[in-house]
Amino acid sequence: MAEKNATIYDIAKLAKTSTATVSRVLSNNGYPVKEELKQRVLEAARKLNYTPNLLGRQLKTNESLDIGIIIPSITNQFYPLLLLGVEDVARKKGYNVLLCNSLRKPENEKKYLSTLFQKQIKGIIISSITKNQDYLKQLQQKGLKIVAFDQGISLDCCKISFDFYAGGYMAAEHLIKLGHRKIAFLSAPLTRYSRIQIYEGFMQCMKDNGIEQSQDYIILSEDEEESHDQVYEFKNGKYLVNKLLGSGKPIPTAIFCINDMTAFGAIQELTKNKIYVPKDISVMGFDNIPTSEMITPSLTTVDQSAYEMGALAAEMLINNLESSSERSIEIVLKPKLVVRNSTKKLMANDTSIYFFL
Amino acid sequence: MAEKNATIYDIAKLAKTSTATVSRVLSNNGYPVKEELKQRVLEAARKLNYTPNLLGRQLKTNESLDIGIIIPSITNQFYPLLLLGVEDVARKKGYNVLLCNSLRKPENEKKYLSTLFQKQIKGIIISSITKNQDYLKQLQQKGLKIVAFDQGISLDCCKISFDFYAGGYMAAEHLIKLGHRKIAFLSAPLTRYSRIQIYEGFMQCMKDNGIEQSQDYIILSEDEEESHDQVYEFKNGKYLVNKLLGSGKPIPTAIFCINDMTAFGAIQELTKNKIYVPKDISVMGFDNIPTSEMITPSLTTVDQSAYEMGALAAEMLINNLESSSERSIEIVLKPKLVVRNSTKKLMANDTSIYFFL
DNA sequence: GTGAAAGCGCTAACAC
DNA sequence: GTGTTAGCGCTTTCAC
Repeated sequence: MAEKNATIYDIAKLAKTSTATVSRVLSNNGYPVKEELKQRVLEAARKLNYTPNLLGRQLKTNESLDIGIIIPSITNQFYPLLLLGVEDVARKKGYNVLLCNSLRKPENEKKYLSTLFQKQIKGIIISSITKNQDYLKQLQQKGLKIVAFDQGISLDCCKISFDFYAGGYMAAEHLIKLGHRKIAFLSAPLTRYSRIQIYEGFMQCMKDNGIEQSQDYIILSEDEEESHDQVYEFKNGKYLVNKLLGSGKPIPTAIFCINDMTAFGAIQELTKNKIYVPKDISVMGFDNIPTSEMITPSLTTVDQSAYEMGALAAEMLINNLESSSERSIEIVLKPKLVVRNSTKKLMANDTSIYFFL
Repeated sequence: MAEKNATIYDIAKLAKTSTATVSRVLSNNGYPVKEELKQRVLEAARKLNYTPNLLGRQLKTNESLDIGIIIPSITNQFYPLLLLGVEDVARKKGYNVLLCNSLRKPENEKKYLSTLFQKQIKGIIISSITKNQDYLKQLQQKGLKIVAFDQGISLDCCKISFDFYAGGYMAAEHLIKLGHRKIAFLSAPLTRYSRIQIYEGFMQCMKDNGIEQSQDYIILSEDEEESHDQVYEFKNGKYLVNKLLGSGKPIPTAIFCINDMTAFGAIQELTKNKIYVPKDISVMGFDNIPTSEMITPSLTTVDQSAYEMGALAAEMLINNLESSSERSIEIVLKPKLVVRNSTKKLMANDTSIYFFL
């Protein structure tokens, strides 16, 4: 079956010319070739059903039109959108994107980095989950261009980041403006930079509005995310609501969740306990993943503009690749409030709802 | 900065041996090399901070550890799960996955196919959106192994498919068993194989249960999906519910939606019209994407086992690649009913709910 | 304009 | 066991 693929050598033979000429015609680089010869080459290529072998070319030119992207997991709804942004830009500029999911495992991340580099890729976009950046640095010294979109990273490279602090502040502000003062903060452990920043922004806003946040309303789970559970955050939301309700403290009038998935879990568990959103309680998320629009009630949240992030990262990387500038710049994206139906103005008498479970 | 990468030639020089020996040591293929020399080579490689160039090897061996996958869009929640299945299997077998999103554009699909092939990839998994399979066939004849997971495809290749008909039947059956007889069917135009099959399974089940499905309860939208709108199906669900409510016909007691996203839209629009799920009406979806578990009420649906589909496809492809068998086999996956909270038993008096809007 | 030939980094006969 | 060398498919210098 698999007949051996034709090469430029075969074409040269058939067109009675040299491989040099064939290469000039087919790579279409503007090198002057007489029209008649050109046509003969093209004709021969067509006849032989020629497909170029990119490996040969790349080995020779040492140029690559591939860029890599390493993310924790494509099953986290945030990343497909980001990837879309990366791909749209890459496609426009003639690049291909090689996606790698580290699944939050440092060994996977390292393996993918190594493979990408061995494939002679010249640039990557990465959300690194590795504490130790020695390997990345090593590759960087070997000429790999890196754009990171993960604040934690200490590496000196281009970065695209997000102002989580402002996002947390903004969320609190929205709820406070609606009249809420008893606002619970639900989150997985504050172990990541992003979570900590959101928390601090949130707390600062409460403080700025003269609200003393009670420790009873800061509900954190104990265990860190497991790498393979796609709905961990969702389950965590349910868990945290149960923890809140079980505490015996008065129910807050609003809940701010560290991300949308947690909010979905919270809403489901609240509803199960006959506490309805937004009638009895307002709930906010963070991220603005596509699902947040599709649940009922639709979720008020803070947009992280994943698509834009991806597009900017790709833009940055490709510019860097093509201009080979060594400047490390950082772009910080600002949050946007997305008001939907899961939050509402606090009515005067709402403040007196007390549940003791 | 970017110091030139060391090659096996440099190592040979430093270790005072030949490139052949270096290759034998580094490619670790069990070829006998004296321990002492081996160590010298390894030492030299370490010293030079050597990274192999995969291109050189691949060009020489004409073997590839990459497989490609072409899907319509990673932003459709069904595919990340499928991709996860593909990647898990690929990783286990030492393969890398190259993802391509066609965005439902035939020209993109063709471009990606061509690029993958030029990169000397030997096998792909594809959900083709192209009517004309000539190009695929051409590549197949050139030796590309193909696994399709898309029923429409007429190409003679390995396939992994899903029994949509049984799924449609199963959905209807579930609702009928709950006592429903007035069941609306909501869908985008019945232009794709999968939709048609689901529809026919649904209708057959109605018939088998002696229920004559009224045309008034078959609600289809007129326009085909736009390639770039990630929430098209969701919006379509809202649109279809409005069409149903606006028809002036008695409201059905249950709605079956062609997929989960449509169901999310339907639920949101029903709720907006103060028709509550599942109290006033039962709603079912199809696909079992992750979100269906996270909405409130959680969605009763038919599982398409995306992960399994991906894993099987990868397994099939890699086996094919390694055994180079020419047999085209097809695996048909069966649906699973996932009962959650959006459907409930029809109460005697529910049948009398009539709304005229 | 065109062709001969070197060589990108690697592997695998083949010779010793 | 080890080294020499041809060559995978391509581009590009250099000579004509």
